[in-house]
Amino acid sequence: MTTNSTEATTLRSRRCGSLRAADAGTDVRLGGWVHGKRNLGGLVFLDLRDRDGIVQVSVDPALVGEAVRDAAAAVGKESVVLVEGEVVRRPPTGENRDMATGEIEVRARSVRVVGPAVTPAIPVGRAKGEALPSEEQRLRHRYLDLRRPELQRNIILRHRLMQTARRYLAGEGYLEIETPILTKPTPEGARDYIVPSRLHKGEFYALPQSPQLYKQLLMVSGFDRYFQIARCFRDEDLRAERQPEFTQIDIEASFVQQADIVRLTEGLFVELWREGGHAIVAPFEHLTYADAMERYGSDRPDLRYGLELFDATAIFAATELGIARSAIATGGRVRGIRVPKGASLSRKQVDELETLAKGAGAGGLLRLKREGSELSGPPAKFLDAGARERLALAGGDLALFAAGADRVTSAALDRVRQETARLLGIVPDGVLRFLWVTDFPMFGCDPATGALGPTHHPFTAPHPDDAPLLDTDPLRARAQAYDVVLNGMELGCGSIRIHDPEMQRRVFSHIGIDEETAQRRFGFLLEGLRSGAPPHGGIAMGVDRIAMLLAGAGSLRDVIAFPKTTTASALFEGAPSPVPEADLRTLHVRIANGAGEE
RNA sequence: GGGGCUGUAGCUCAGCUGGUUAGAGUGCCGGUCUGUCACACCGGAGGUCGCGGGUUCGAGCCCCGUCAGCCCCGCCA
Repeated sequence: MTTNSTEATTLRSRRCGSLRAADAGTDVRLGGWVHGKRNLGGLVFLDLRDRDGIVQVSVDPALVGEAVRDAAAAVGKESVVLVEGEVVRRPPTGENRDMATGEIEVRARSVRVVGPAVTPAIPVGRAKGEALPSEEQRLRHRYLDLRRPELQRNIILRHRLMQTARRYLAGEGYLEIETPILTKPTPEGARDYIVPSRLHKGEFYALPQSPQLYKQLLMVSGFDRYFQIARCFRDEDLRAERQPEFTQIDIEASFVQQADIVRLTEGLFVELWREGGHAIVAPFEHLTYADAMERYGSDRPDLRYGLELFDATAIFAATELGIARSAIATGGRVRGIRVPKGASLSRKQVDELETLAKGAGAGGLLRLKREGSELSGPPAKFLDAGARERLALAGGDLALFAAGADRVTSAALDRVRQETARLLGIVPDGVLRFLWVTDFPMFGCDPATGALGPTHHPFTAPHPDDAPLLDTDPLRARAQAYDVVLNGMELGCGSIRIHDPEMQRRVFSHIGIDEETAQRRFGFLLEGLRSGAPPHGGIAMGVDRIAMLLAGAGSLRDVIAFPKTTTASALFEGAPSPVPEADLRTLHVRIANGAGEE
């Protein structure tokens, strides 16, 4: 009997999927799920599946007797069976090169059905080319969907990534410390998930949106280097890349500057991507926020292709083009992208690009096309020879322009740039362009109210050079905040934190948090900062997104064992669900019925 | 909060301009078959056309509402 210490139990000696030609001649006991079955009348073949893979079991009545053969022939798909038998080489004509175990099979001596299964609601084993069941079915019958080899691979990869992160961070001297799940509600930022308190009538806990305050306090407490694979919760609407509960690798360290966190993160990414089968090289590229916005219109640009934005204000400034003139007169600019070979895009495609630009707030999208030496398009007649020269369009090129405030042109041209690259098919496969975006502004301005808000979060330290700007020109002040971006997707964000309580008060006051409010919401942090706080900073990285990228999955749901739907429901278990009236009373909670009671 | 797409057999889908008894593949059940691996072959069962209302002589198909899933905008410090 061959055994393997990480596979063997008292009931089985090996996993199905781990058997190879070298095991031929040995006796094994297997336990697995019936993935498929072929009944040839005399001989019966079972495909037996476990987390390692699938192996063929042959059930020959000459060896096991008619009764066992009949039982094997009658077993339903997805039933759990125990098989005892000998690993044998298949006859040469019977080998299956598509299977990792295809050189061998297990010749059964006994077959015992220990977990009979009703007919599965959705197929687990699919024929080549057979469509996946709908997302809804898959989520409703998640226990079956998770049996699919693809999802097993994803979930196992996720495990390996988390182990890699733990190993790397522990090796760097980081301590894994848990922080509370029942926390204080924070009116800042995203909506909290709220948990009513039984012992404190009318009071509530919140589930954490991040362990931010706790990890800062751990630095105050002297733990020096902290990490946690932390579950976080946000009661916001969902997207394909956003779940209401998600997992972050959360890191904080003392006596660090940005360069320390950058180095640590790059080291971690090298290890994670190696675990995922990719060799990547550190250090990563850097762009300041200002450069990223200027060149790509985005704070998380995809660098796998060009199509950079350029400032065309000077080209259009002297023209009679009304759109350009009015934008410039109101302090805006004309910005554009040159699209090499873009003249091949159809009018309809460019119209769709314009729709995207309008959706981002632009009034429209000006187009110029050069074919041969001929320049065509609505603005062409306004451009003199000098302007044409500066456009620097080659034959077959297209240029697209948006006019207005930078906020609008950036958003519009960012979308146009991404969609153009997709339409032209110039986004290369298999290229990993990691990027640090640094020097985010301290504050953003709510266009509706004009109020200042933190770009990152209110605990982010200002750039040392820009501290004086806080009081004179806060919108120009840069923060020591940084994002790590891959191919246009934000994978992590972090900052150096404020450790000076006086500075923290100043920043609070700029974003409209007065002394009393600050004390009420963040009093415990402020006290901590007054009690001897080291300079500190950190970062948080999205485990789900990283796992999705490395698994090549199309959705976060494919790397989360039990994900929620776009309305934050768990279809399998039926959450959320009502609570008995008596329980609500205990929690001092009453459901408002109808508008009158709201 | 808003927009788009989808919902027909266990599963994946087709269903024409509103017109007879709603079809296919697969799965399931029964039968034949000793080297298959999408086994093959023969036979069979299986439908609240998401739900509610309306228009019509007649609705899977048209209209209104509603629920669910997916995608997007807003939102996500």
